[in-house]
Amino acid sequence: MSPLIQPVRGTLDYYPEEMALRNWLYSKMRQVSESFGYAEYEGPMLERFELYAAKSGAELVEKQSYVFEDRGGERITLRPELTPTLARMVAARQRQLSFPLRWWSFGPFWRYEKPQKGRSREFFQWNIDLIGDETPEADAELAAIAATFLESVGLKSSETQVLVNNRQLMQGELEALGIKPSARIEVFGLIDRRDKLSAQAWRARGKEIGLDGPQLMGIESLIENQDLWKKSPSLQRFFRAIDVFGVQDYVRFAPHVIRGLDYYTGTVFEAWDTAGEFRSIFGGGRYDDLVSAVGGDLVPAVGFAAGNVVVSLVLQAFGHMPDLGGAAPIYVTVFDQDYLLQSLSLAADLRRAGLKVTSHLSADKLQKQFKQADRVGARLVLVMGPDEIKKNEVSVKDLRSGNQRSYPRTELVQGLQELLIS
RNA sequence: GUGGGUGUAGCUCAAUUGGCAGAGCACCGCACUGUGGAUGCGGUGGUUGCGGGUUCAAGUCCCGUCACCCACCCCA
Repeated sequence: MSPLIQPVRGTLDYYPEEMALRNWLYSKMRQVSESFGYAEYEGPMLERFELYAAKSGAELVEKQSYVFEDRGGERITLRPELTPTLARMVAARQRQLSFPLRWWSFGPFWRYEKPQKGRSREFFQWNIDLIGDETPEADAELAAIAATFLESVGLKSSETQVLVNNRQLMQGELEALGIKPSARIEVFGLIDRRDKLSAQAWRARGKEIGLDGPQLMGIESLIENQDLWKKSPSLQRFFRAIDVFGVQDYVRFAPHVIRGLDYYTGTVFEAWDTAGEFRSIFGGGRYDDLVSAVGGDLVPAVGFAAGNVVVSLVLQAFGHMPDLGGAAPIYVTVFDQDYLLQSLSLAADLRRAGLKVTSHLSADKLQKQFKQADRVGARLVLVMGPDEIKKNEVSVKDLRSGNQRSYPRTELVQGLQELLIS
């Protein structure tokens, strides 16, 4: 045997169990997206390097992207995020699209990072955006979608929360502290790091980027001020809308949330588990300049992205993993070699009637066949032996209850359907 | 990219100061020739991640390498 070839570092294999979970999440994302009137789209997974140079964070472009030269000499990037692609697609058809656009997508992304729990180099992300509406109610709709998704996968508001802030509010407050707008990116970075550094290390970092003592104190009191949102007319409207959307339990103001990406211009939000044990589940916000940055007219936009890996970890941690029976519920045994073709034919008939059926393919001992049926998660096992053939019947055993009875062939499909819904 | 931890059967893990590589679960078979889960008995399964070094002797010590995990960085 030759040695196993290693998978590419940071990639994940989706065995059927994991694939079932990924598809389940995809179906929940679809359900929630569509319930708010969003349409699915997809972009290419390869983009020109320059697309990201326009607006993504420097770290993301320079250090975390897979970049290579194709055979024609173009610099190509494996997409590390979707938003620039979305901005490009919108800019390219700006005159023929009718705004606002409500679009969503789920697909693979790549970032060349050091893999850790909840962070792989190849990952899947749900992206959902509302383009062409600048109102706080649009921001609230996206936060409500995030909250509705958390609820729909079984996460409670005591377990996960959508934390919201507004960069314009924060920038105004920083200016009031005498902090220059040019220091904004670095100061936002400092705020973003409040929970990660010790108080001393945090202040030292603040001094490094040129803040004085009173300014640091001012920032500290800002990010502890849970009522700060009341100073922002935009956030006032936002939270009024959140209330009427009925998701107020899931959404709250959090002045320390600021986000790392540079292109956010207004409202920003993240979803976290309340204990703060995991990474953020989603992140997003308003990005009013992005479409113009890739060559379109100025269009306001708001959206967020959620990775599949962290959501899965959080679901597992809170015991909300769905029960995803992957296999067919019906298993047709082969009594002996003489009945093989009749058994296969029986299974084919049942499939034509719309049932999901696994055929055993050889005349193993019935004991073994039942055992396999049980192991693959089948509910009903069908046996067609000499006794049944004589009476033109099929025996059906329900593995859950252990009950068994025979059905005439003509009544079998209906009998199975009834058993399956019981 | 920086710092640290771990790597033994398919899975979870043992193995004393360096001294014969083991257990549970899983799998296969039998008890059980028309019926799964339970029980009993038996069995398969390993180049101890990979490569080198020290030693009479290495799972154990040393060096390198790969992978995973943790903390930074950054973020989904």
